[in-house]
Amino acid sequence: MKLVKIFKVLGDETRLRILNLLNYSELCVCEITYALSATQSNISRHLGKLTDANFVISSKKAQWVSYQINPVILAEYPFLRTILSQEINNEAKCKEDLERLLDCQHKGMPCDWLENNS
Amino acid sequence: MKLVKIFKVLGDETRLRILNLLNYSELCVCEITYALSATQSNISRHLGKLTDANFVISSKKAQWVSYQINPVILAEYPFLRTILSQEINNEAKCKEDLERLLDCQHKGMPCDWLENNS
DNA sequence: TTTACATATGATCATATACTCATATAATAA
DNA sequence: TTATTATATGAGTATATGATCATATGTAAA
Repeated sequence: MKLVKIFKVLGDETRLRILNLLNYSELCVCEITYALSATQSNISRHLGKLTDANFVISSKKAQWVSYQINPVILAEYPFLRTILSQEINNEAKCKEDLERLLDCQHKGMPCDWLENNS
Repeated sequence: MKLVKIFKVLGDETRLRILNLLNYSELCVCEITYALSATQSNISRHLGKLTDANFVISSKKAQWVSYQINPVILAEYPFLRTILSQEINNEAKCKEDLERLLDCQHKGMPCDWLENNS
């Protein structure tokens, strides 16, 4: 069942946290890894699952891979918008992730190069 | 994270199918078991998980246990209404389950006694 | 009281899932 | 070309999850 697959993807804390960040802006793997204080390997695996499930799409830019939420799935399952824009904001961890993300974007990271050259 | 628990519960085919039936009406275990063509043990376990997660509430009536969707969780997570009333209807299996349920309610089951005596 | 039925649950097994380490691949920089 | 950085992935391990069988519990009917 299609719906079951959707919920299985959403039923993982790391993936929900990634989606929360991507709902804020398109990001490369290293930014997500930093914001979640996780290992690169772990984040990459979850991005793989999110990709398999069509939740995100990616594009390679120089040596970085940029991920964003797939607009197609939001169109197909409108309730996802509610979850990403409302429900998820009640989760303290997700707020903290966003703060860490802003923090690292403020301090500057190698991949910031993307912003000025894409 | 609270949201993760919600999605873990929803990320199982049997539980989604049960919720679909309960969204139609309050039901006892034997009706659900029949409509899903499952084992009594399996359905009981899933109802246990749905209860632990506050998705359903139950009340014992004679020798039967009647389950219904917990209105509290619908109030807390309004997007669940969308899922149960719209999204889930796209799943063929869920439609078939409802047909089997209507079928067994039409033919009559021991627990029909409930309808006339509650 | 005995029997039958409805439901729940302990124990077990098989499978799925998440995480980690080490390493492969690909792109850029020196 | 070599070194460095970003990302992906194979292999292994630990844990979680779902299904089943046998059985316990509780209620009603004979």
